[in-house]
Amino acid sequence: MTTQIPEGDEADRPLRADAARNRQLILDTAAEVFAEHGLDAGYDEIARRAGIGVGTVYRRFPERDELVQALFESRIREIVTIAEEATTRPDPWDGLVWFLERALERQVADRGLKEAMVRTVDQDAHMTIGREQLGPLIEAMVVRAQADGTLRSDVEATDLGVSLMLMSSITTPQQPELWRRYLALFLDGLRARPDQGPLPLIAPADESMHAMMCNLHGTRP
Amino acid sequence: MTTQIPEGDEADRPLRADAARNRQLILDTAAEVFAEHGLDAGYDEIARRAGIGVGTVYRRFPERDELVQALFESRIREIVTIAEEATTRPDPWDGLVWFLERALERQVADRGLKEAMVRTVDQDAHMTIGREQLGPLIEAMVVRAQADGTLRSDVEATDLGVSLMLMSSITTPQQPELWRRYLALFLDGLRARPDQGPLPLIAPADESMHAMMCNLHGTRP
DNA sequence: AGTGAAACGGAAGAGACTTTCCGCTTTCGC
DNA sequence: GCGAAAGCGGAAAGTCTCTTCCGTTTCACT
Repeated sequence: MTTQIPEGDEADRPLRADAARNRQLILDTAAEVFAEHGLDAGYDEIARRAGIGVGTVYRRFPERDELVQALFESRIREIVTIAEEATTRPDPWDGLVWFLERALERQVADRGLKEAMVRTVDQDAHMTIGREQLGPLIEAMVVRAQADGTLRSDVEATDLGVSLMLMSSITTPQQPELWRRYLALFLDGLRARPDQGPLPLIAPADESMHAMMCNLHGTRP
Repeated sequence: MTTQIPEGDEADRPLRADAARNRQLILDTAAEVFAEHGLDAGYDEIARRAGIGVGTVYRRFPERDELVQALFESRIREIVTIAEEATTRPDPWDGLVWFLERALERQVADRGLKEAMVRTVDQDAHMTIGREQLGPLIEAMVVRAQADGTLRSDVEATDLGVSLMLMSSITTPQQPELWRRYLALFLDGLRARPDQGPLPLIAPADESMHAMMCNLHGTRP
């Protein structure tokens, strides 16, 4: 169907002042709640903290995905920007490490972002920015660092995706930055060395990644 | 699986024949269900598969912990035995790798075992075998491999615990053994090398480990 | 076989969440 | 200022699980 007629009715009509105010309030509160409890936090918790009724939240965001997208699209785009900058840094290895650290700092601080990043890998999510833009950029980092001879040659882009997911789980209230310790260890393993043998098995394909995310978190789809 | 009919605590009264038969049926079925769905699988799923009523399961194991303990004590003890053997292998580094591989093979195949191992770290769980026996054995492996000069000197026993937990999540239906790839990378990072600087941050203490397990899995306590 | 206690099954109850619905309130164009 | 329509709150209905309870069945002992 290729109708020229715009969706008119629904799309153009601006929100009433109170509705617009509440929409923003919901976004702000949801950001906070999702950061703490993840993307599956109950709407009632958001409503309670925002001091409004649950119905209001459901009316504005009938599909949870709309809320998630509204909140995290820009955050993920921010990570894409970091990745872009990483690929242009003078030293390829430093660029790669710099990217991982920046990305992890953000994911570790916000459980919602971490889960949104996972959905990025998800086949049919409409969080395509990540999948379509981040993938190639990481690939570029890998190629560059391998050409430079600092990254071991049998590492692939998905390996970095896996490590991001793993590291982002390593935080505790006592040691919020604990992930840095294991990132350091892991990076030492990624470094090209004269004596090292080939890695066992092939790097995971996208569908493997997806399955892995699912049992790493509780996310089912 | 051949578990006896110990009971005993309150009264020495032995179970009636049908009850004893069902107890064993529950254990066998629960082993299967837990392996698939983890320790939080519903009692009704166990009952359904065993072809008995839910009430029967609740009567025999009013506390889920009793069922978990009955099922996994011997499995964890098996891992302790592996650790013991690892500390006596001629080459310390090989011993350490051998232990990690054997332990992971078991944990990856059984989601219930993986979660039971996590509870091993848990402060007030009555799954003390792991905490009290496994810890010192891993410590011994670390000391031995460091004395040998193969394991980097700033690695600690808890670091291995963390790596076990991380790796045990890396499986997919497509590549069930994918963990081996990342274990290889991680091990390369653990190896002592002349050029390496010190690791950032200190290794996690037991309470940190516990907190980490909790948000790695969905387990709350 | 007969009897009482133990055990069984599964329906009903309890709880925690999620989602909808509807009477009342607020906004906005006139 | 007024009225129609959009929006609001939160109680109620719907879902999903986990757990208990009780009438019926099975077992062990005489």
